[in-house]
Formats: sequence, structure tokens, C-alpha cells
Amino acid sequence: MTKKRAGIQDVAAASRVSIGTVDRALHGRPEISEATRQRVMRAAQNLGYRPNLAARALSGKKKRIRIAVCIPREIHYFYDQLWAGVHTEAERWADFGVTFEYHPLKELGAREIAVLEKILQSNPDGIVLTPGQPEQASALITRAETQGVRVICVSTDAPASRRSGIVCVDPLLNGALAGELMAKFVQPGSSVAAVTGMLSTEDHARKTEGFTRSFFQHCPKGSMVGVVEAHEHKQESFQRTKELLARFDSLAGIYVNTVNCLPVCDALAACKMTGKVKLITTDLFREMVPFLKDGTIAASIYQHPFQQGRLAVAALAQHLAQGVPIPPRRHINPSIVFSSNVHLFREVQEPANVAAAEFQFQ
Amino acid sequence: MTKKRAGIQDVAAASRVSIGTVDRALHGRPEISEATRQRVMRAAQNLGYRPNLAARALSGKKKRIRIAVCIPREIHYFYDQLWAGVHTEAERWADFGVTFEYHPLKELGAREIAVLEKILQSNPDGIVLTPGQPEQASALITRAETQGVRVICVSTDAPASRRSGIVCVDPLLNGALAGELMAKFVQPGSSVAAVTGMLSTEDHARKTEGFTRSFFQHCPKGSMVGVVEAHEHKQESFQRTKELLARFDSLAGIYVNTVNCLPVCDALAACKMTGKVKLITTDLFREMVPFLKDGTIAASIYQHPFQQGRLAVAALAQHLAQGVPIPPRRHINPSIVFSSNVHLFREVQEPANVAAAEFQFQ
DNA sequence: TCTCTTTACGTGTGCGTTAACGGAAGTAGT
DNA sequence: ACTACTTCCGTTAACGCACACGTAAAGAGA
Repeated sequence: MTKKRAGIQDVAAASRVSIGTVDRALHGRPEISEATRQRVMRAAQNLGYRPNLAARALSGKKKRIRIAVCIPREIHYFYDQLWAGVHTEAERWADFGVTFEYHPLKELGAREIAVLEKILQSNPDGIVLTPGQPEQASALITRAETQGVRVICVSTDAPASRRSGIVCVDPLLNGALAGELMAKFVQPGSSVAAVTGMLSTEDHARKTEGFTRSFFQHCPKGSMVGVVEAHEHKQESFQRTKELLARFDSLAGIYVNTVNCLPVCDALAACKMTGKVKLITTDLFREMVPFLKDGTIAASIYQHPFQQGRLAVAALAQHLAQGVPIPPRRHINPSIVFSSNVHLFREVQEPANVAAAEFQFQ
Repeated sequence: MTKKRAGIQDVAAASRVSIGTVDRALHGRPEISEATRQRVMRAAQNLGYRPNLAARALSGKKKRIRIAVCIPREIHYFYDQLWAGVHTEAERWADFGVTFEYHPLKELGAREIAVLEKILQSNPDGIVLTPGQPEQASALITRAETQGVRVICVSTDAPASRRSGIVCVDPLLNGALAGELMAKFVQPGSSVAAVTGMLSTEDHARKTEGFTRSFFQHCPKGSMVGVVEAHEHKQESFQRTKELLARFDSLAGIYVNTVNCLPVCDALAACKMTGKVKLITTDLFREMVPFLKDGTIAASIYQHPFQQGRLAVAALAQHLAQGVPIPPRRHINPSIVFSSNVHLFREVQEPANVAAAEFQFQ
């Protein structure tokens, strides 16, 4: 009924050797003859041997695994949640001999190269980071990987580097989802526009690209009448959205792919277009809730920052501690925030409820 | 730099007693004076002591924790994924002395009472189940809880019982999300209908209720022209959908809250209304993909079955093995499946990709 | 034949925690 | 004063694995 798992002892008994020899066979270590190695391997095979991770963690306490985390500490819900996810998962690995060293940046990309170089000098086993200056960082990342330091990018990417893995929402998909949603919200033949942060940012450009393609695909005879580049500036966002609304009085929808969506909401209100223009935004923070509730924001694309942080750390820790291969690219499935379900997202829950973080997977 | 965690040894040294005494203090066991207990507790406090779970798991190997799982094994993607989630999480607890006994049912509710009674006789530490006959099962669940057996319901509920916890998508929310989505898809003043399985099923009734309320709230002057009860029967679903379309030629949308959505798709095709009537379905399986791609299904509410299975087991195991309290209700945030993101859901991925289940959280 | 390596194993220790066991000091009963 | 019992605490053996160390046996060189 409750048959206990076969241990290294059982394998030893089955193959008539000592546990030391079994250990050598299983770990591919020298000082063992090929014949006995195969005998042990077969015994392990048909006993269904699998190492007891708890015991392994206890045993290998001497050489601790070190993971460096380099993520911005901006006062944005996105990065707060990203950190929370990282910490939650880091917690789980504390008992398994994995230690973490945190290197928060003031903002995305700030002093990134300098900090990365300092991290490399401390020679960790792995690095989790959000590249803010992919061009310059790529060289460092590749150097790290060459030295055997595994690097995982999270949220943003450095595609030109040799990083071991990337955990993110594919920006193309992000835009495509917004595009399809927009196409289904507005009438065929409608005109829509996009408000982006900086088109020079790879991420924003690809989101806009995905949106455009997807919108045209799902909305017969639809048209894109403009892409506003607001440079993450509040005043500029507000002003240029107002200009947009004035210029195209038949505008049916706006897609905002920067976190700066509040000025756009204000502009809509100022022009008394709330609800008439379908607004699709990106990410989620508390201040957005009223706008979701009153219909100003029709929907928002949620990128699961907590999840992303968790998965990035999990992938790296599992690889370093247990030899599990790192998935080269883990694309998160974004969620869509509506008025009906906004209360279920971490960002809008009371800290007390979120405290039971063990069960928070989304 | 890499300061190691304080262990029971350190606490013992700090409070000038042996580790045995520390153990007694920490676990509230007898045979220790109140004075030393407090001394130890304070030392543990300001050393920030937290037990090493790996060591604890290794040590307590003698008395294993037994969890019984009672979930249908129907050939539905939903339950396949539910099982996968349960197995994935069960795997993780194998090394921590938690064993699982599986009691698959042929279908939801089939022989449920008999199986539950057999399970109770084996006296496990916890039970995970999907109540199919809540009225009869409730008494048994309450009896189990009275005997100290913790019960967690997953996917479906037995609200009248004293179960320790429930992991599910709130049916009201499920319907509300569909209702809001529908309201945003169709024009103000549109007529929509719902196709349900059995209104006698608590679950379906509440989904329909949530849909109706939410649709009226978000769609000015909208109307519900009918709720079709199809009794989970393919022919009946097809026929009655056709009747519905014939009777209301201005029908703008249909909400299907049973898994039997294919007949509705076929009926739409037969009446050449594909794409003209916005169709919102529930759950996701492979056969739905073409209909999502060609626009027959505008969107589907995804209930994260894998996730639900994982979380139910996680909550129970964490409680039994580590004393973490069971959250009374864990409401999963459903996702919405569109044409753009359908490929990211587990149901439509190749088994090979899904195999690396360590990283599958959605 | 006697040493000196090398090869191929077995043995022992420690990781942090739990829990059974043992023992010293004190108290009560006769 | 002797036993019997209680209270309070220290000691120690597991748990499964990793790894350092010890050691026979076989082979090489004198």
C-alpha cells in the first residue's frame, strides 16, 4: 500500500555493493569499474530510484549556491510584485542551500553595467536580471555565461546575449492580445490609435507592432490613425492624447502600452469621451481601479510580475541545485483585467491577504 | 556576507541548554520548566530561528502523512489537467514524507459516497475531492472533519459541509466575467442568450446568474432572451441552439457555460451565423481551437484546472506537514482564451513540452 | 621477494531535526 | 533512611545522501 521509495541503500543491496560505490556510479565519478557501474545503474533503474531531495539538501550544505538578483526597485507596482515573486521563491530555496544577494537598481537600467561588473567579480553561480540597456549588458552577460555563470533575464530581454533563459510576456503576443481585444470591442471599419512610451525601446515597439498586425487581422477595414510617442512623460501623454482626440473625432479605441496610462484616462475625461473611446492599457496598479470600475479603461493586459519573478528564480535554482535544464524561453500567458475580476489580482488586494504568499501563484 | 541561518544548535548555545530542551520549548512539549521555555523562545526569536524543512522532512520519515485523492477520471481535458496538477504537486511532497492514495471515479459523483466511506475507513490525514453529490457527501465530509481528517474541495464545492477549504473559480465570477465580456462585444441594446447544462446543478445556475447580472450591468438596455437547458446532451444542444437562432434573428451573443460547446458551434455554422453571433464558452480543449481561430468562438473562460489541482494539494500538504493554516476559500482568477493566446494554454500544447511540468504554473 | 602505485571498492562522518532514552535532583510516602 | 516517583534536562540514534578517507587486491619496477 504505502511502499516507501527506494533509497541509495536499497540500490546498494540490490547490486551487491556498498553505498559508496552506488554513489560513484550515480554521479559519474571515477574510481569505479565500468561493469559494476552498469550493474548499479540497472538496479537503480528497475528499483525506480530517485534521490531524496531533502537528504541531498541537508548533505550538501558545505558549498552553498549563490544567486545574484539585479532588478530595479522603482516605486511601481510591477517591480514591487516582481520582487515579491523573487523573494517568495528565494524563501523556498533557503533550506536547500541556495543563498541570494540582492542588487536593487534605482530604476530600470540605472548603473546597470557597473553593478553587473561588481556582481561578476563576486563570481556567483547564477544571475537574475532585467536588462535595461540590452546593448551594453549583452557583452557582460555573454562573458558571465562563458565563465559558467548562468544568467536568466526576466521581464525584459537581452536577445543578443547568450543568456541561459528568458522569462517574460512576449511583447508581440502582448500587443496581439490587445489588438484582438480591441478589434472585438469596436465596430468593423473603426479607427484606433496607440500611445507608447518610447518607440526606441525594443519592448514598446514590438508591442505596438503586435497590436497593429493583430488589429488589422481581426477588424475588417479597421485603420490605425496614429502612434503617439509620449516618452513616459505625464504632461506629454495628457497633451498628445488630447490632440489625438481633437484630430480624430471618430476615434474608437486607444491602446496604451506604457505604464503611464493615467494621463490618458484624464485626457479622455477632459474631452468627455470616457467610455466612448475603448481604452486598453497595460499592467495594473491601485490607481487604475476606479477607471476600470467606471468603464474608462475597458481592459488591461496583465503581465503577472509576481509569477515572472517566481519562475525566473525557480528555473535558475532548480538548475543549479538539481541539474534541471533551464528552459530557453518561458513565455508567460498574460491575463486580462476587467471590472469584474480586478479584485482578484495581487496589486489590489490588501497586504494582509497577500501575506499568505505560499498560495499566491498569480 | 553569506550568513548562514541559525539552527537549533545556535539557539541552544544562545540559551545555554541542550538541543533537546530547545526542541521541547519550540514544540510546546512537556518536561520543561516555564522559565527555560521562555528563555529559549526569546533566543530563537532574536536569532530569527526558522526550522530547516529539509532536515525536518528527513527526521520525521517514520510517521508518513497520507492524503487520499478522490477526483473523476473522465476523458475530459479539464479533469486530465486537474489530475496533472495534483500529480505534479504530489511529486514535490514525496521527499517530505507525504504519500498519496488515488481513488479515481468514472465520472463526477459516480459511486462517490461508497468510495468516500472506504476512504474514511482507511483513516487518512487529509482528503482532496470534487463533490459531485454535495447533498449526500456533505454529511461524510463533516464526519471526516470531526474525526480530524482535513478535507479540501476542488473545482466543485460542498458548501453545507465543514470542509477545511475550497479551491475553485467562483461560479458567480465566472459568469460575471463572461457577462462583462459579452456586454463589451455587442452593441448597447442587444439581445443575448445562455446555453447551460443543467440548471439544477448549483454550479451552472450560479454561472448563469452571474452572467445575467453582469451583462445587464455593463450593457445598457441589453436583454436576455432565453436560457437554454441542454442537459449535457449533444443532439439537444444542437437542436435547441438552432431553435434559438431561428426564433431570435437579432440574437447578438450566446454564453455557453457547459463543456458541451461544440454542438453550439455546429448550430451556428448550420445557420450561417458564425462570427455574427458572439459566442463565449467555458473551459478549453483541443477540438475548440479551430473554432477559436476562425472566430466562431469569440472567447472562452478558462478555469485553470492544472492550477486548481496543484493548489488544493499544496494547501493540504503544507497544512499537514508544516502546520500552515488552510485558506478557507481560494478563488482562482480565470483567464480568457482568445485566438491570439490559445497556443499558450496547457491543453493545446504538445505533451512533450508539457512534460517539463516543473515550470508549468498555469 | 619486497616495496610502491594504481584501481576499485567499503567505511565513517556530518548535515539539522526529531524523539526515544537515561540520569540527576528533588519530593513524597513508609 | 530507603524506595518510588516526578520534574527537568542532556545524550544519542536515526533519517538519506555526499564526500573524505581507509584499505584490500592487483600490477609495476627493483
